[in-house]
Amino acid sequence: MGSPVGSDMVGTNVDGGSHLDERKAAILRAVVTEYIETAQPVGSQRVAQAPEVSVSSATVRNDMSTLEREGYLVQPHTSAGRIPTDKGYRFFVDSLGGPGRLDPSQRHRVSQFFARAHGELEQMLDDTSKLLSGLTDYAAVVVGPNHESAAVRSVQLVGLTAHLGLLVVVLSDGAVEKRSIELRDDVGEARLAAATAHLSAHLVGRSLHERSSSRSQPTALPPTGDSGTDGVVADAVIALAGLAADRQEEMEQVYVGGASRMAAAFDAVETVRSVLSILEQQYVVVTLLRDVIDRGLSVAIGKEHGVLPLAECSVVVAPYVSEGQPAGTIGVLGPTRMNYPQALTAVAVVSQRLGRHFDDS
Amino acid sequence: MGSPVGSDMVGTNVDGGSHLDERKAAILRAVVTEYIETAQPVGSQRVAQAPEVSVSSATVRNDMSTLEREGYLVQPHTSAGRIPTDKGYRFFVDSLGGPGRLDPSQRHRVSQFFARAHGELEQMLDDTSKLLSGLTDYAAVVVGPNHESAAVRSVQLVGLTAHLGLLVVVLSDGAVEKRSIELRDDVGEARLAAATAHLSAHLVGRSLHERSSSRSQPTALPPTGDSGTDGVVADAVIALAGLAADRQEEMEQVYVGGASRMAAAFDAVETVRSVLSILEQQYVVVTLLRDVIDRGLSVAIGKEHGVLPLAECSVVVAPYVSEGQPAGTIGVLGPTRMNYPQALTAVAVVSQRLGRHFDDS
DNA sequence: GTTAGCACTCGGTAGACTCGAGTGCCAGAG
DNA sequence: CTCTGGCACTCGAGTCTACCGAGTGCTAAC
Repeated sequence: MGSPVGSDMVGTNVDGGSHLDERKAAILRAVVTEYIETAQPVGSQRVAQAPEVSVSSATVRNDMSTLEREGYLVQPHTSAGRIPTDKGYRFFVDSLGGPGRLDPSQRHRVSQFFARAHGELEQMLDDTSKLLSGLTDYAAVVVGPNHESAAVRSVQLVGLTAHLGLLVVVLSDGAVEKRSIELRDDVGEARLAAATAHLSAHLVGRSLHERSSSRSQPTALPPTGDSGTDGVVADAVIALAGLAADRQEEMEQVYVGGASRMAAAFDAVETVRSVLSILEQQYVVVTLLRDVIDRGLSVAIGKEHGVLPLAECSVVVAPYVSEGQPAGTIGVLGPTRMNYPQALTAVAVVSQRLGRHFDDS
Repeated sequence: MGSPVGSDMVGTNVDGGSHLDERKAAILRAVVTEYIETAQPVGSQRVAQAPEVSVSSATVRNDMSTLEREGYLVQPHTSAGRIPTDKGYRFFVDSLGGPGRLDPSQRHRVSQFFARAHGELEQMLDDTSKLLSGLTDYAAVVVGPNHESAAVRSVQLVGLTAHLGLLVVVLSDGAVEKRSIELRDDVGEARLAAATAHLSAHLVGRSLHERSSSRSQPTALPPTGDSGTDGVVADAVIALAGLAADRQEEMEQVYVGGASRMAAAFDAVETVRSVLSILEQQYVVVTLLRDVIDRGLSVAIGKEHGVLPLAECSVVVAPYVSEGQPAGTIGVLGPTRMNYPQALTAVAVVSQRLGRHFDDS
């Protein structure tokens, strides 16, 4: 609540203009706050009435004019109030100390959620995205934990039909992966069992990853002495390699909750459509989140992230940490004029609780 | 293309008014067709120009007036053209003989899709929903196959940590279900193995369903002689029962594709929001589809289905059949003024191909 | 440096008017 | 009895004008 700029999170600074004196900063903050609430351009009079600004509207006008020249505000048209630019929001966000406290009822809601949390991983993550969306009233995304180092706990080949088998792998993080395999005519239950035993002997306890250094030519296992069994084993090893690769890419499953709330955030139906369409492209969403995290930000505002159709959106993200390591990411997607303080705290609280939840289970 | 009403698919007929003479039927069809295309109220002049109507606009006016009195059309306001009511659409849909042929490029697209279809069930179904959405430009839903009678092919207990185990069940339809189980201190690898063996001996080959007649008190297995093992087995049996129940409810996972396209279908942003919000509630969607199917319909128009927020939407559904039995459902959700002929054929073709795909694999 | 005062701008709203697509009805032709 | 051409009428949508008022920028005084 004191220093003008948090120097650790400086985003886009076109010029040296990020040094605002305290009064201008207060005025800017007031404009942003007001605009977030009303979605209407805010004028000097309104700002002058704000408790943290104790100067006349004329002075505010002068300062707002300066703020506009420096790129923090824009006027939709002459003789209208002013609206924050991305840069204005950025200053606002940076000047928030950090996530605040959740209000009691929401706090309770989160506690309830994690107390009752049940079911398997996927369900849990999906529900979490809905929780976060409900807390913020924006769309929420949750990226699943990527236990890269997960060890194989069990490998099993199961026959489904005469020509179709299923390779089932259980990993130490509780994930179960499967892959169907074509079986040749000469493979019966006996050979499946033999292959299962052979695979188990060589793979259990090791990381799925270390077996798949090269996908096209996975390391073969030593022969069993029975060529029919060896054939199945070889197929299984190939499937395993593919599985490992898929897991790397696709394991980063993203769960999107409350996408419909984006419709309430914009009034141009075309904007809604394009935003929703982006949210349907899991790959884009994951990339976006990773990008933001990689750049060390916790908020990406408007055009700061590269995704053009989301130019009118901001993203608030946080990694969640399980067993001391960053495991996945959660985030909130809303309009640029979103309620940043609330979103920041909601994301912070949920990410923390989520990590703890995984550690406890 | 000849008889006025397909008597097999009669929907809501308020009164005996479903007997339209051929000319009125042609006029009604023309109005619907035109309105589907332009989304504008259509006037008598336009209809009179349609090739299948060869009378003057005055005559058309008289007939349209009658059609309005009988509830097939409405005027948004005096001195505007007319718009079909739900009843009007119903007549139109019923008077279509049945699904037509897909245009060649779409046909090709479908073939490509199923030729390249790969990956596991979930991915496949999700992709199918995207395909169907792409074909029709509306939102598409796919409900997964419910192999109620699926037999257990493999049961396995795997230890994850000292106190956490995972029950993994492979079913004959290729589904893999899992459930975590708490382990007591005295359970080690040996007892897990023993329990796995015991469970396998009693459950493999049977249906998951037949073991779960009463969820609260599942049938216990005979004792093994070791009380520690018996404890684990009992826990596993309980987990199995829960799993079977969940599978009944939740197995009917629904995959929604192209929800964003609903935004293009309406221009009231509030409508979009409420429709999307419904689509996010899987349970409602599944119920809706089942309802429509159960009533023997393949199209539900506007208020015909009970879901109020979808009053401006229609649903086109078709079950898909695998191994001679209805396995699941696919459907398209669009605005009431959707392109029914196209949607009907797309749904018919995809459902057929999907069933065949499962049979082949 | 701050403030009060003032002329000016311009988006939004309301009312008047026009235009034209579309209707309903009637009288006459087939 | 059915169909059609003609005609008066309706009313939404678009255009134009006037006006209001929130908000600005500037200047002069404190």
